[in-house]
Amino acid sequence: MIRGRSDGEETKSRILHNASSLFAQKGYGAVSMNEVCLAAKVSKGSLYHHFPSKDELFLHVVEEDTQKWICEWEELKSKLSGTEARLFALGDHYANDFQNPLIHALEEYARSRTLPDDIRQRLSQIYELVARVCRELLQEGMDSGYLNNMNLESCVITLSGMLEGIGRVNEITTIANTREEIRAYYRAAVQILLQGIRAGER
Amino acid sequence: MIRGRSDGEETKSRILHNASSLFAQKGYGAVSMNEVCLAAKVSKGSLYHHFPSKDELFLHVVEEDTQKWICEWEELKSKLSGTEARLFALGDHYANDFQNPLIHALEEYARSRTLPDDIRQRLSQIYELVARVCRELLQEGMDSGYLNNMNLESCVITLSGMLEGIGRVNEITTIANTREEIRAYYRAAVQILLQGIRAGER
DNA sequence: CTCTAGACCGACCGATCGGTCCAATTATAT
DNA sequence: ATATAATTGGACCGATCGGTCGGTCTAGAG
Repeated sequence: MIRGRSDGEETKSRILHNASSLFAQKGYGAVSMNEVCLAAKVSKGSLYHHFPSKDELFLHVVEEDTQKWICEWEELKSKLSGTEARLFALGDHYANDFQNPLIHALEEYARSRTLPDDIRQRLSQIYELVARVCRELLQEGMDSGYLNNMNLESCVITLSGMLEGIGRVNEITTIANTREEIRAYYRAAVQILLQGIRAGER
Repeated sequence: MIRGRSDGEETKSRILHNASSLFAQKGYGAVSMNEVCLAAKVSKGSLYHHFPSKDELFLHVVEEDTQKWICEWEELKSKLSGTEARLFALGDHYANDFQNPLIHALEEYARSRTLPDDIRQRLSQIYELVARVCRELLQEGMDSGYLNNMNLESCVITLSGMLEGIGRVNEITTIANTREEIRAYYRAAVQILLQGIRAGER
């Protein structure tokens, strides 16, 4: 089955892996295709043989990473029961995720220029996948009576906004945070949100 | 005093104003100096006469806008009393701020490459100004007994992260949110946080 | 063996990037 | 009037950008 000089799939995933690191580190615009070539040790021709454009490469990377992140979460979630434990675990999952900066790159990409509708659609799909994780968790908490029955969508936005925002704050502050400190901040935030929704009226 | 062909200060502020809009709309990397020239109706020579580099222009813009944002906040704050009212007002101030995307551009800028120490320092100063707003408000709430005495810095990170994160989420979701809807999300988030800290133990 | 098709390479392309340079212009000081 | 200095326009620079193209190499099919 393998026809070419070597296994194309291996090359492709090598490109994806290296590009993912670069985009996560430096954002979308600051990464050049030459850099990707260098990091993945492929020529430009080869790179463009596998991915038709920088946009397509970037979207592939983000979509793949998001899928992976969600799969890992499903795995984690299945091992736990109860809304409280799961919410704290979600905070940990955010805190532990090295790839999380990709969401920032995604935002930069989305605003850098006016994008065609098909790409815009793919972007909102990605966000929706992440939002769904938060929504299911909160819904489950409200159904079980653990959380008060507030406006679900407001809570989803508060939760996802909070978890993503904390990641940003931890990046800007140059203070060398250990992973444990970062996790502690996430935990504190989840704790506040949890009590906030439990105490919430209406 | 005015010596040149026209008033240099007017030109300078015209550049700052137009550059600010562009950076807020498109981020740092996606805005070219030629674009700035076009938008501000100045030539390249004139632009570089007033600002020595793209970096310096960007930092000027961000520093000026942040100062303005904080002055406006001080103004708003002085008209209100009580932690609760002020916290909701802070949420509104975030929601109303058209320039807020500049913080996103700042983050993109910070990660795009390794920056010299003096620039890094200026960046953390900017963040610290915003964080201080949150810190003072929370401190005041704890002192007055309205908020429980939790770890202050955790709360600061939760609050500032939340407020910035919600802005991002509202940008990505293409769902046409009215300004009133957006403000409602901020209000809901502040409400949750408020109750969370009031209910918090320790 | 020959043929073919996919994998791969790197020189090359036009466009654009941030930035430089200097002549031209003009308000003010002398 | 002349000199001075602030301000401006825009041609120009080398570097780099995303992307193209013609061709090479190799494994499997016939």
